[in-house]
Amino acid sequence: MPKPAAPPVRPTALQAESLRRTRREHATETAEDYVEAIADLTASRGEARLVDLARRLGVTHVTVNRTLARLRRDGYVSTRPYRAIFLTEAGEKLAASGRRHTTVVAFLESLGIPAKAAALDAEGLEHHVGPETLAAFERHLRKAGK
Amino acid sequence: MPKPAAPPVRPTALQAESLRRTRREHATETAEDYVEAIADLTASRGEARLVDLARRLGVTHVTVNRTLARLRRDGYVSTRPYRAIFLTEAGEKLAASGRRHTTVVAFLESLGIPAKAAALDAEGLEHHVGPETLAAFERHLRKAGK
DNA sequence: AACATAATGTAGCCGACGCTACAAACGGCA
DNA sequence: TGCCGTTTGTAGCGTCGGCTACATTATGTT
Ligand SMILES: [Mn+2]
Ligand SMILES: [Mn+2]
Ligand SMILES: [Mn+2]
Ligand SMILES: [Mn+2]
Repeated sequence: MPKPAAPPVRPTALQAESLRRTRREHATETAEDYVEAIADLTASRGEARLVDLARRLGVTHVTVNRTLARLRRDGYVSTRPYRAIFLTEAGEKLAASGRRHTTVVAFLESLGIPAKAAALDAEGLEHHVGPETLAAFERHLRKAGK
Repeated sequence: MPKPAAPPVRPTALQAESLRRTRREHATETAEDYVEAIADLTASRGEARLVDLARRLGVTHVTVNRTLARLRRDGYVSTRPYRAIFLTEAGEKLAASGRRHTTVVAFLESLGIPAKAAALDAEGLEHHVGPETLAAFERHLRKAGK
């Protein structure tokens, strides 16, 4: 007998759009994690040094250096040789999106997920949470008593 | 006065581990999306052709071809020149992880997120949902009536 | 001041995953 | 059978983001 010719599970165009968006998000993901770490280090230690970043990000100091060059090129950080790293205006602004990170962690924990699993998952999830989803998470958190 | 020396917001080692895991997940992400698309196309159209994949994935046919070479190398698909693409055992198994995709979409929609936003976000989120989180999503879905 | 260690920089390598431009094979139809 | 549009293949390019190995600069201790 001939093929049943069922409709595709997901509309082609929408899936293509979704995947394109995901790839775009991955492109800015590194920048977000870096500025977040720099902001955190600056707040806690007074300055963000290369080695601290490497430790936090789980990469070598070489990778950090090359990535910082890209971040400098894109206007997120200002660096001088052998000095601490500072965020620019744009960098500060991008770092503020780290509030998303906090929200995601809190939301996962509110679902009964253990803290460690929540922390692990949040690091990847945060970059794919759109505005509607973020709003829904916050709504759920308010409803679930703080 | 000297620095307050507040503790870092997140423990260094845990953040490094989280980021490492996220990078690992990104490495398998492409493979997952491809085998999922191949399985879907095979089910709906009877066969998965290169051009269909390119359309679905939002990339050129060249990118698909190069990626398929990698998937073949890694044992997920079997291809012959100018023929349709088939999943291997391993490919089928990996495609089954597409159940995660469905769950994520359903979970997001159960939070009141509009279908389109849910579909867009899910494509990226799915790859960072660990077992505990997936279980929590399913739990929430059961609780929220089907 | 000298030295040793830590921090930072640089050269050069790799793989993944995008792309354009062009070439070859396939398939349907005049 | 021959032709033409579609599909598939390939050559060559670029960016990102990892790495090792080695060079240089800061820094702290004797
Ligand atoms: Mn992250
Ligand atoms: Mn991701
Ligand atoms: Mn998917
Ligand atoms: Mn996906």
